[in-house]
Amino acid sequence: MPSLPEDSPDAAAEADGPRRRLPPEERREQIIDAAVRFFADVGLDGNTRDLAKRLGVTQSLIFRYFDSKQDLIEAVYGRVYLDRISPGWAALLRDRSRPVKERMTTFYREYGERIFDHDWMRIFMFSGLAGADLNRRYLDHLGRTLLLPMLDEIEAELGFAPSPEDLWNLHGGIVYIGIRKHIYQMPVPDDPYPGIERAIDRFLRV
Amino acid sequence: MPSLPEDSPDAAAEADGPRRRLPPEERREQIIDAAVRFFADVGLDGNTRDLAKRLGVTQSLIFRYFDSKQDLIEAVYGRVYLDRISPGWAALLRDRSRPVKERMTTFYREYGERIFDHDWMRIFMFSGLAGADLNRRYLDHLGRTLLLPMLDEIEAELGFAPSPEDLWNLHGGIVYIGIRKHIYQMPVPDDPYPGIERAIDRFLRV
DNA sequence: CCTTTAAATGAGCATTAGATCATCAAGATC
DNA sequence: GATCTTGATGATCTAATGCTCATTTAAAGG
Repeated sequence: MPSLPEDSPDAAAEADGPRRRLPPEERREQIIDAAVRFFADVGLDGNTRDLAKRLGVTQSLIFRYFDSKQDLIEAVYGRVYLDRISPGWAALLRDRSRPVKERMTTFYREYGERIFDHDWMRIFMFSGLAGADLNRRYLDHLGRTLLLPMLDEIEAELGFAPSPEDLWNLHGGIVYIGIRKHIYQMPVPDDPYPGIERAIDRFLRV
Repeated sequence: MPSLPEDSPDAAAEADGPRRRLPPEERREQIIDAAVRFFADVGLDGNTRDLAKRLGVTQSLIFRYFDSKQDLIEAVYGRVYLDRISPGWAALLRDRSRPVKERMTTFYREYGERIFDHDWMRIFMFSGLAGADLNRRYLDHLGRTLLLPMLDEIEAELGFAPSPEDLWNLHGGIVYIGIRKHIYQMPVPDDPYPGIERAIDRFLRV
């Protein structure tokens, strides 16, 4: 499939024809989308002029929609953290009609599909390094609503109880795949899920 | 033990008495030391004026010892990456007079002592996010000189061969302890080694 | 087609940050 | 104690960056 004609000159910025007026809500969303991508690439210190260039608008326009850069970053956090944890997972993990191993495998497959994502991984890391307590709140929530239940279910079905720390170890080993790929840009398997299943297997083996 | 009298006024900057002349080599080292700490705290975008303030010297002095900020960062990388991997570990892991499990436990105890470190963890992450290929080179080296031998040894002694990906999973679970602590500032056990041993245990169980 | 409104622009202000350099003075040498 | 070397300072230059605002103009309403 040949590249479309109109993106020939300078792929980065959208074709900068005459100035386009968008409904405020739409423009705002567009800016946030671009900002997520942009800050994920260059870090939260990335400057607003470069972001504007990517968007194909002027830098001052950004400040029409956000009071300050910090305000924009807050919106980026909102977008990126939004719905990262599916409300169905807690129920899935407690569904005793299925073996725990299967539940955990399903969970980590779905979880992986949400977090093995360039923008998420990097913004999560940037915001963690910046000291944002969103990270702590997120991981706290994850621990309370997903890992602790997992613990209970393992004990109920398999008769042994790993420590929370053990579960964090399993979890960390899985998340580390995304870190290697998106933070360190190391090669990782195209399909990480067989490896993840083996890790869960080892974890549940008595 | 009561605090010493001379650090009373403003603990951050060293007592700024009259200007002190240091031998160049000593001053250079002092700047690198402070820079490691400083950049680990605030990120590689931290500015040289704040760094100078911490050191208790003028900003321009930094540029007497380093051609550019990038040059200083390079020196910081050098300091931080230097000797992070002990040359003895490859031999330790291949020492067939001891059980692999014991070798791996010893290795990860010593490795943990070197990498569960605030400055290392954070600078490694900052440089990874910045795209420095030091991270890739470091992890490549780690994989080739330590993880692959581990694989061989496990196969030789226990008769089964995990995939490299499985070993990265073990490794990641361990490293994640440091990430939780130093990047996300989450609580982790004071003594992580029992948990690490259990992880190695699970990994080697047939 | 004309009017109106508000989305978008572009010039520019205030600060900050990397880098430079003439000048000062600590401390070694004689 | 006078001299000299060079480590350290402070003022400053330039470019970059967050943010503002008067002006322009796309597009909706009549």
